[in-house]
Amino acid sequence: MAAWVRFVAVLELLPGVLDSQLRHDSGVTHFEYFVMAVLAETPGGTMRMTELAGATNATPSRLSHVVARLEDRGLVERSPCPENGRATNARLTEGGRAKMRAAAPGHVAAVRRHVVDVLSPEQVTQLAAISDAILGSIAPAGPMAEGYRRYDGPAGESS
Amino acid sequence: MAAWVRFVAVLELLPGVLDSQLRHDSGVTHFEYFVMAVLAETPGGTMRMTELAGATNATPSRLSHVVARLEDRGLVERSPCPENGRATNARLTEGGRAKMRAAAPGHVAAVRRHVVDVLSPEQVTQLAAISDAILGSIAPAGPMAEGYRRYDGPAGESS
DNA sequence: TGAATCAAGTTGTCGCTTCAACTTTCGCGG
DNA sequence: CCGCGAAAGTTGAAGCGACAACTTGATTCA
Repeated sequence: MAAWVRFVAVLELLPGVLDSQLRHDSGVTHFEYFVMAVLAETPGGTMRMTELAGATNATPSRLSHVVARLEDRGLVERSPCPENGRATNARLTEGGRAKMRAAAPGHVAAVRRHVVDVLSPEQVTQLAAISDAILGSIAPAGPMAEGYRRYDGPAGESS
Repeated sequence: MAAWVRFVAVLELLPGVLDSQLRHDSGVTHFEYFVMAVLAETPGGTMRMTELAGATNATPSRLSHVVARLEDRGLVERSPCPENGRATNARLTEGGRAKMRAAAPGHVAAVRRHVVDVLSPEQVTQLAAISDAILGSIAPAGPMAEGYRRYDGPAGESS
């Protein structure tokens, strides 16, 4: 139970710290950074909106808003998907890639300093396993796939 | 590094799940619940605003807004501190206590279902240690004390 | 083929958090 | 005793995410 209180504190404080660092250093939020990071790792830097939403654990609405803002700043471009008229492709622009190159070192350093470096190697492994277990109970289809859903009632099991 | 991605997913998804459950079930946010829970655990259900902000890992501004909303709903009362004219005491009302009694079981169940029950006892212990280590690097004065601060530069160590 | 249904995104509105500015009060030095 | 700075909170404006409603394109099935 004491463990829970401390974990809640981490849930409350860590996102703010990461956001502050990226905002100050590079003028992007952590979520914007994450979206661009996912795009940067795909061949061509292109991905469907829904797929991107799944990969970033975001609702379609949130992703749409964020990508619209990134597009206004010239970091991402949207274009209708040729194969599927209702789908949209998001592509990282060269400016977005440059932004990532500029922001990555500082962000990685912050993550190391605040998380990785204060944990032992075993603790990092433990954290991965713990995260997987929790994700299994709140994102049944997995974090890196579609099928995400929010809380939908007190009975998590099939009824 | 894969551990980090999964942990980020937890940071992103878990707060939303907890918020949804409490909102649906009891009409309060997770942070509002936490504020009232801290108040409920103090003798008299009373605490200074600054102290409460420290205990809930919130900025004074955030706490002020939240307590104002709770006061509008009759769950908390504010009164000027007699000993210190610039301080304010927040007190949990009987209605707030009733709200807590109604909300607690569902919330505890959700925490169990999504976190505690999917982890082994050792993992819970590990999570506590990991949380402590991370908190040590982002909240130097400790989670349950004042002295919280936000990110303030790339060099966390003394220079 | 054509109507109903579903999928993919977008948009608007509302509530919450942050940031900066402000008010009031306490403590202290001259 | 008076003024100055720090402490404690509050307030207002701006930004971001959630929710619901909506638009448009694909599917299915009779």
